[in-house]
Amino acid sequence: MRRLPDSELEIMLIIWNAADPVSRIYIQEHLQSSREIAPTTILSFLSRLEAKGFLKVEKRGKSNYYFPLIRQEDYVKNESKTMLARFFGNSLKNFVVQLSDSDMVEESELQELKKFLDRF
Amino acid sequence: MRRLPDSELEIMLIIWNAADPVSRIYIQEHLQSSREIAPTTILSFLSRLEAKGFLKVEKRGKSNYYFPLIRQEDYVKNESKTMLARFFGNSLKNFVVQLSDSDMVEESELQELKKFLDRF
DNA sequence: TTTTATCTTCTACAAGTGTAGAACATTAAT
DNA sequence: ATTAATGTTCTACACTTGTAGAAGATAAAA
Repeated sequence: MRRLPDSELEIMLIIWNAADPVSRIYIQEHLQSSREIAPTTILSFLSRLEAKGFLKVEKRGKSNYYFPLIRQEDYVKNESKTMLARFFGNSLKNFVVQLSDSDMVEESELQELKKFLDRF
Repeated sequence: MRRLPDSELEIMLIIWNAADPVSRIYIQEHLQSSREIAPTTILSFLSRLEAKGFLKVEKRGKSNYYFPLIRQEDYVKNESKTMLARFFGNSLKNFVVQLSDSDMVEESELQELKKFLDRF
């Protein structure tokens, strides 16, 4: 699966988080409020996502509605795998070790994780 | 910190894994053996990495030697943080849940992680 | 039905990325 | 000292990404 550039990924995340197909307007309203982006820019990203097979578009009246062809889970799974392989020798433990060594996670996070792991 | 494109990252990983400054030849020999890349291509990547402040170069005789200005730890930390934020609501637990839900990790991996967490 | 508002598609362009040949420099061999 | 070998720097080019104006389509208003 192809890795998306940041801008396109940001769009996909908005679409994934929405339950139903969304319009360009909806996406615009849900962008990091800090970003002020031209409508046509967003439409460009959406076209590219369609071309890459990440979205399907359907016209309703004047507007387009977009819905995902690739599931967030699958995309994320892929990214996670790549990252674990690249940086952590495919070891989940190494990842967590790194995070705790560099104080990136709160103690409480680790506790929470520990509790979750009790089921194994 | 700037995110590197795949090719440049591949180079950085080789440099990080080496104890000492390395030559272009060394890098070439350590690329995924599947890839056949022209020497000048690698040198281009190296120049770009230097321009981005990731490397310093030093000439010894005919050859260049490259060494990192950014530590792998710091780069990885940054990437990890971005990923946890983007996909997992900054929750380490969510990350692990996802991995186990989608059968991306062996039971043994989880056990190993569990054991590590005992110290907390 | 003509006009206006609004939405999309086309086109464009600068900067970044993947890739490598041409030209240049320097060491090593003759 | 020349030549050959080898390493680097320059230049180049196609494709991708970030960004948006111009032009076109369509619904809504007058």
